[in-house]
Amino acid sequence: MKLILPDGKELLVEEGLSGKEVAKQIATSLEKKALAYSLDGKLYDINSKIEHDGRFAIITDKSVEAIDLLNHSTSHLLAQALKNLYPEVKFGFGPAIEEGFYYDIDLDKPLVEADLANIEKEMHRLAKENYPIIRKNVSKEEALEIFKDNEYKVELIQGIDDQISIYSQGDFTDLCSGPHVPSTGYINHFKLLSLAGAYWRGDSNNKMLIRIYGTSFFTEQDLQNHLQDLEERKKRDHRKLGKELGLFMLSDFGPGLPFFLPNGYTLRRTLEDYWLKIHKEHGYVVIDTPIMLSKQLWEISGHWDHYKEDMFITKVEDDNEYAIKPMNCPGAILVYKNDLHSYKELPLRFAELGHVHRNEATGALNGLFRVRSFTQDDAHILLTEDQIADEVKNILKLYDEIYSVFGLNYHIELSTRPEDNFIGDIEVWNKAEAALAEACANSGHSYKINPGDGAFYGPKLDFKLKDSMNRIWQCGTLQLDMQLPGRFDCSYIAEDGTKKCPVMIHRACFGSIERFIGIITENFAGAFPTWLTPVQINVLPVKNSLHESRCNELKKLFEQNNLRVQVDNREEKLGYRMRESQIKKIPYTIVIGDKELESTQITYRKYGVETPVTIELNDFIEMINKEIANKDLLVKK
RNA sequence: GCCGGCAUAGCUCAACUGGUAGAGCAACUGAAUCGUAAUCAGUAGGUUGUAGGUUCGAUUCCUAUUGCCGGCACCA
Repeated sequence: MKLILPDGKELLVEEGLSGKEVAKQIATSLEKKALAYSLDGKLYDINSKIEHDGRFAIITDKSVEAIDLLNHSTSHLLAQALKNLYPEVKFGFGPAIEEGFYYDIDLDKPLVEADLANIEKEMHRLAKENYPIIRKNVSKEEALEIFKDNEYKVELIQGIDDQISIYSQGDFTDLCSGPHVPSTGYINHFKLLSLAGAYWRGDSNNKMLIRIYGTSFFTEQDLQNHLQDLEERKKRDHRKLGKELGLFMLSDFGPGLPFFLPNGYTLRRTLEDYWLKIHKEHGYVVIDTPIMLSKQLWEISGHWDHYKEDMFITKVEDDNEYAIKPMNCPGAILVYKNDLHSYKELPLRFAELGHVHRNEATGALNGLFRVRSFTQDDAHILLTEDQIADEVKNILKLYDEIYSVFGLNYHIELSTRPEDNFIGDIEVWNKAEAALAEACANSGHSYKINPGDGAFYGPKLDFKLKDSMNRIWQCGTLQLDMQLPGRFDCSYIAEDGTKKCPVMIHRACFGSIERFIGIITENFAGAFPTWLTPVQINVLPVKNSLHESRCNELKKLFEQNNLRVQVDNREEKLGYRMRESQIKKIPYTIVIGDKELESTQITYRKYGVETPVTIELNDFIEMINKEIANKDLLVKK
């Protein structure tokens, strides 16, 4: 059996060997780490037991996931097709990304979505031709000659110090470090998804290129599953569910300024009540500071100089300008300064549900995810340098407790001291960073370090949550601030009687209540757990004239037990109201008819479950209260 | 802010290449009083986002503008 290797070499392999043996043989011949997959489309790691039809190929010398490699090769196929259809096209980057690939191209005429089908057609044609994908190492001079008509590739080549390699398939050649699948025939199950604009090299000063997104799989089944997932995600979109469930609205009169509707307000209030309770338990005191404060304050805090563009500023007749707060820190500091503090009081934890406004770029606005008016579940902790490590541990524990209630996965990113633009003592920075790193390592969550990405005033941790669209959103944050307390001349009386300046931790767990509601709406697909959902129990009288009064009695009883309940007494058929109850994803629907009138039992139907359950009324109340106390998820995920 | 797309009834959508709008759901009225995902009939509902322009005539074509969507940039 003859195999074509990624470097263009051919290798003869004995027939009838196991896939593992074949892969090993190829790997040995290349002296490289290897991953193998079969032409039947199944993926195999070299170390796994392999059932196969005898046709295997080595595909990578790097630790590259095979699916990423396929996507990368598909982006090359896309480029080849584009070159055929639009000979004047120039290429930028074309990498594999999570769940797919893209290619950035420079083309004078705009592409529209309808063109994608045609491009796909050409890609399929080229795939059928089964061009071998051949690697060649070239010198910088050779590379510059080959790509002399493409300023983007030339720019890239000039920045490469390592070995430069090119990959060719048919008459198409691209600058690429590889690796790739052996030939275009491997690429069969893909779809181009969307068009977008993207700046060359991600810099808004550069020209904007056309980005074509797509996705590629080894089997048609995998592709179809993925496309179905994309459909499913659209159904879970919080903007759609927010409308259907009556959670929030937006108005053209205030882009990015969300309105909370009755159901959304109940949900939000429940979330905030939980937040307040758990923070009080963790030693926080709660404050509330003004929504706008005078210009002078923002000058001291530095926002006037560094953040003015994003602030809403009031215009008044005299010089006394005010600004709507984009952050809560200065307010919290004023609260701290209102008293003289002893070291014995520290750490002092001021929590605040702070309603801030930021004039975000129009193009950034997105449902509840990115808004101009939002409430941060903020806290400002003033403490001594020695207390940082312990306090960070406490905060991580608190975050873990909160996130786990919502079944959310997250990872942590630690941003450390910038190279030169920073203030304070390097030793203090090192100590602070070590405290953060240690807390992360002990948290049991994966974390990565972004060297030099910290703010000039201190290192920080960001908590990145994944939404159902697999998009990453920063929710929680934990920032050390070794600057602001000094700017405001904060102090505490130390053990030795001297005045010292405390360190401050800014931190938020939800990040923004609005964004967090968006994320959990999608995460739960609108079926909120019973403790959180706007309406917990829906009571349906079979016949109003006979059963409505009993329903109202029950409503009163449930309300006395702090449950949120509604009676749907509309003159509609039971089936109609039951359907609506399910569409609104109400956890419990109770039907009251003749049978229930004389009984101490009720029959409920739980959301997502078809069979009704009959139970003693008291047991029902006990059950639902227990569920709420445990914050159980409504639907097992 | 940038690139591209979209905007029609409260909601979801339709209206061939220009001939001034139609359906389902919701709402309202009436009948039916019904036991776990849609009872039947009728009524009303629109300056087609906004402002200009081309045209005998614009939802349809053009320009501007606002908002939204997909991304990019931004998110100390």
